[in-house]
Amino acid sequence: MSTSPRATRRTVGITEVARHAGVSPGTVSNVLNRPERVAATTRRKVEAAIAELDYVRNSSGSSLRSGRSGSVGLLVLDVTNPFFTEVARGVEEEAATAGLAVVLLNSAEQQDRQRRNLRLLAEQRAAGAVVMPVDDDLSDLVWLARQGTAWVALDRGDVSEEVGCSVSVDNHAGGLAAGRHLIGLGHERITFLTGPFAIEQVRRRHDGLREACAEAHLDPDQAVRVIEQPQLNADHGERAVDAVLAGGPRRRPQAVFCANDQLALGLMKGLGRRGIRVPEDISVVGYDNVDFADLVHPGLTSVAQPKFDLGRSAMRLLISELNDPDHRHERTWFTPELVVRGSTAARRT
Amino acid sequence: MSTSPRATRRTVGITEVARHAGVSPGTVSNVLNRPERVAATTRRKVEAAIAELDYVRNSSGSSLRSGRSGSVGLLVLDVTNPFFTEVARGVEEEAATAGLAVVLLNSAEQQDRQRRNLRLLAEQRAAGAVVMPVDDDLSDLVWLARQGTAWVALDRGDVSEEVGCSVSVDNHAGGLAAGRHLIGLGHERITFLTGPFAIEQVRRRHDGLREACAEAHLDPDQAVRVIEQPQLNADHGERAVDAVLAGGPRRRPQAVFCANDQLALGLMKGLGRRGIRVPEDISVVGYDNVDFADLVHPGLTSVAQPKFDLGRSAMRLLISELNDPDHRHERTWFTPELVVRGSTAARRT
DNA sequence: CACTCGGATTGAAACGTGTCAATAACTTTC
DNA sequence: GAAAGTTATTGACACGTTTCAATCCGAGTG
Repeated sequence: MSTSPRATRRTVGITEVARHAGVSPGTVSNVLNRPERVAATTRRKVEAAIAELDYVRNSSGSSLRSGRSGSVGLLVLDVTNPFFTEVARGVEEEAATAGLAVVLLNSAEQQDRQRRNLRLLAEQRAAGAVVMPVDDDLSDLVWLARQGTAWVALDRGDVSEEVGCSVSVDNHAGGLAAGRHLIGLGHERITFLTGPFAIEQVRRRHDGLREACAEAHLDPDQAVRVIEQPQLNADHGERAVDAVLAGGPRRRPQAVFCANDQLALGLMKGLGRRGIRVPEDISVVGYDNVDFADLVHPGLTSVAQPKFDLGRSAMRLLISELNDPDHRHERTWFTPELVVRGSTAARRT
Repeated sequence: MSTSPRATRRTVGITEVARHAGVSPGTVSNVLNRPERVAATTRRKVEAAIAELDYVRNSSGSSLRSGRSGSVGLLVLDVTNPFFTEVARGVEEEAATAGLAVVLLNSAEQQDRQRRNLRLLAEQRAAGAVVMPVDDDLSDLVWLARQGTAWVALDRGDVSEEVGCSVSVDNHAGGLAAGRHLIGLGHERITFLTGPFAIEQVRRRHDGLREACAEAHLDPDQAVRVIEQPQLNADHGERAVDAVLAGGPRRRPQAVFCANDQLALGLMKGLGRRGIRVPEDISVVGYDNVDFADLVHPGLTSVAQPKFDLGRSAMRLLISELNDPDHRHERTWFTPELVVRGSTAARRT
């Protein structure tokens, strides 16, 4: 509603609103932050002035004064991975109920990018952060907490309550479930196709698989072969096909358990190219139960993680840490669930 | 390196650094922002003090004083859609070169969420924003510009240079390419499976398809049937299968052109359930060429958009607008490219 | 040697908000 | 109707930074 399109930049502040409404700046501030403390009639006057002047609050000013900003960071390992975006939705939804703005940051699985992003959060005096750490080194997070920014670690089980809150999924149980399923179908030569073992989640899933073998009186060293790829994406899944099939039809695995759906889907594509049928020739199991797992043909059997709830409860933990003055760090565990689809079948031979 | 773990919160500011280095606060500020203006020896002194005190800049203070913050917003329609996350990568990479921090916001295709997020950017005095608008109503963006936050519209062709910069892909050309491909394969009954026609991109793709018909001397009204779904996701693609197959084998379409890969993948799943084979019984074409298009079987023929470059050039435009004082709004066009895979084949009958 | 010039540094004044002790206005009580 | 109590409002200050005119210093010049 400005008169001239190129009017000089007027900078409407709390003081101008106050003048316009005939009250003091302090009252305007109260209307904005603790409306219950101000009488209804003056509140309406102030609100009218705000609307008329098209006042928009300057969050730099407020967070400078109060020492903390009203936004929280969400640092994910890979914005491209559907697993993380689903988690992000959970975080966002919960943050919205607390009136917190979420800034999404991407570490792309690189330590220096993680460090840069954490520093950014410190500079912005972010209220808190939900972080999926790239590796076991949590020293940067400890630093962040010392700067006054609280955090919750996501999907990393080995964070002790001494250091901070965490919410994670039981990766051992996931590996165990996948292993039991495959062994139950009669498979005795299983390949574990994975990313770097430096990733804790991957190690646990592997352990779970091996435990399933032991349960069934199979020697894990005999039954399980490991193929380690540098990254957990579809491209590396496809490239792994040679290694998976090495040894010819007699020694090739009857089933492949992939540490990740992307790997599994890539592998399935590679197998298709080779003319190997899934599940007739080889069963495939993925991990994460990404939406797309249901869209390929055959549907991908996968270990489902409660992605949305994961994000939501991480944010809840963070909010409680922000509000509760004598908060003790907590650890929340989720249990994964196997979703069986067409990519796994009973052993044929 | 603090002595006691629960030391009282010291708030190391620019002034304390100055005192420690034996210079004035102004000099410290210069070291941080225009290092070339300060002599090498004093600069080193200041840097030493910064390191020793573990000083971390308070961005609230600086953006309060300077009137603008050093971060830009990226407002996407759907964080869950791989298309947008790929765009986000391009934006991020380019922003990093300019030292800008990107905050990723999600409008979830809802107008009120878009509005809320734009308001947030105004409150934070963001330097700029890359925005994918939810609909044709750009008034909130005009408002944002009046608040001093520059923006670039992404993937919306009808933004005039009067209003702002934009970068988009020629959706008409995409529809045309898909149509030519299908008609070239001999298909004469084509269904256009789409989201709401309120979305401009969708209308253009439809126009392109019809033009392809006209080129081939087919009456578009005869050849093209439209099925409109409320959302562009896999779920609605799958649900559309009844409508697609309506009319029985004789009247059913020979090919389906989907406005979106998610729709296409959902549809393919639904067709599989019904025992309809792709491409033998029906050819399917998608749009966006999402990574997963290559992972399903058969591979999904799709119209590829230069996702990464789209994000990158939007950010470039924004940066030039921020730096160049007498900037004129620009419009950048990209041309999509058809990627042929296994989901399309010549007409059988 | 006096003078000028240019680069390096300083110091104080904002930027817009939240806080809090102090005051004002209003209500209740006896 | 005055005192005591309660609720609303005020006003000045501080948060940490950037900016800019003013000052300082040392080197070059006539």
